[in-house]
Amino acid sequence: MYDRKFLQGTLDVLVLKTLSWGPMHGYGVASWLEERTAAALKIEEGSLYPALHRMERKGWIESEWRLTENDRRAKFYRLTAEGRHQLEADASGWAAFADAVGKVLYGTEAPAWAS
Amino acid sequence: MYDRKFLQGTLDVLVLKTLSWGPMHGYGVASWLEERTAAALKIEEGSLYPALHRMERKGWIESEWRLTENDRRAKFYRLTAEGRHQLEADASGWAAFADAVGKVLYGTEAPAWAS
DNA sequence: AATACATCCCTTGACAGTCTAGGTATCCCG
DNA sequence: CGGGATACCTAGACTGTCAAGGGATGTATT
Repeated sequence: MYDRKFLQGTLDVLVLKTLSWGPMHGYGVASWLEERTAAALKIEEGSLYPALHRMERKGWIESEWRLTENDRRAKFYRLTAEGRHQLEADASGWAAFADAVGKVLYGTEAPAWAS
Repeated sequence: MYDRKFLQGTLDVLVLKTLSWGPMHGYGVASWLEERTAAALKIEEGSLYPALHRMERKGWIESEWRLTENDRRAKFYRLTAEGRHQLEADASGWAAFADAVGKVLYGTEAPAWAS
C-alpha cells in the first residue's frame, strides 16, 4: 500500500505512457493504470482530468469526441509528437530520480560521520 | 538530470534515512544527499528546513544545538523511535510505488484496446 | 585589513499539483 | 424503478517545493 503523496509529478508521465499505446479516454486511462498496477496506484478523477487539460494546453496530447465500444460519448486523447518527446524525457527523468532515491534508501554505504 | 517535480513527497523519507545513520545537522544532511546521489538530487534549503521543522513537530525527529567539528553551532537532528517507524513505512511505501510506476513505464504488456 | 567563500541557520510569497466533495448525463441490469 | 457502471467536469482547501531574500561566523586569500 503506497502513500499517495509520492504521486506528485508522476501522474503526467504515467498518463503519457498509457496513451502511447493508442488513443484512449480519461476514464479508460485511469482504469487501465489501476488494473495494470494491481490497484497499487489509485488515480483520482479530480487529479486526472485537470492533468489531461493541462497536458492538452501544453500540446502534449490532442482530444476528439468519439463513441466508445459501449456507444457512450467520450473524449479520446491522442499523443502528439511533442507529447512523445515529453514522454521520453520524463521516463528517463523518472528512472534517474528513482535510481538516486534507491541509492539513498537501499544503499549500504554509511556516511563519514556515522560512527 | 532528473526533474525536480518528482521530489514532492520523497524529501521526508530521504532525510529520515540519512538521519538513521546517526545525528546530523540540516546542512550536513543536504550535503550528504547530494554527494551520495552524485548531485542527481539537489536539496534546496527552502525545502529542507521547513521539512525538518515539520518532522520535528510530528515527533519523528528531535533537535539539539551542538558544535560541529569546525566549531560552528548547528542544530543536530536525531531520529526518534516514531521516526524510525515512519522511515520503515515510507521506505516500503516508496518501493511499492516505484515498482508500480516501473510496471507502467517499462512494462511491455499492451492494454486490450491497443490495436 | 579587506575580500571572498564555505558553513550554518531561517522565512516569506508565489506557485503547482492533488484531493475532497460535489455536480451532470447516459446506459444497463435486476 | 433503483442502483451501479461508464463518462465527463469543477471549486476550494491543502500541502509541499522553490526562488529569493536575510543573518552570522569561520577560514583562506590577497
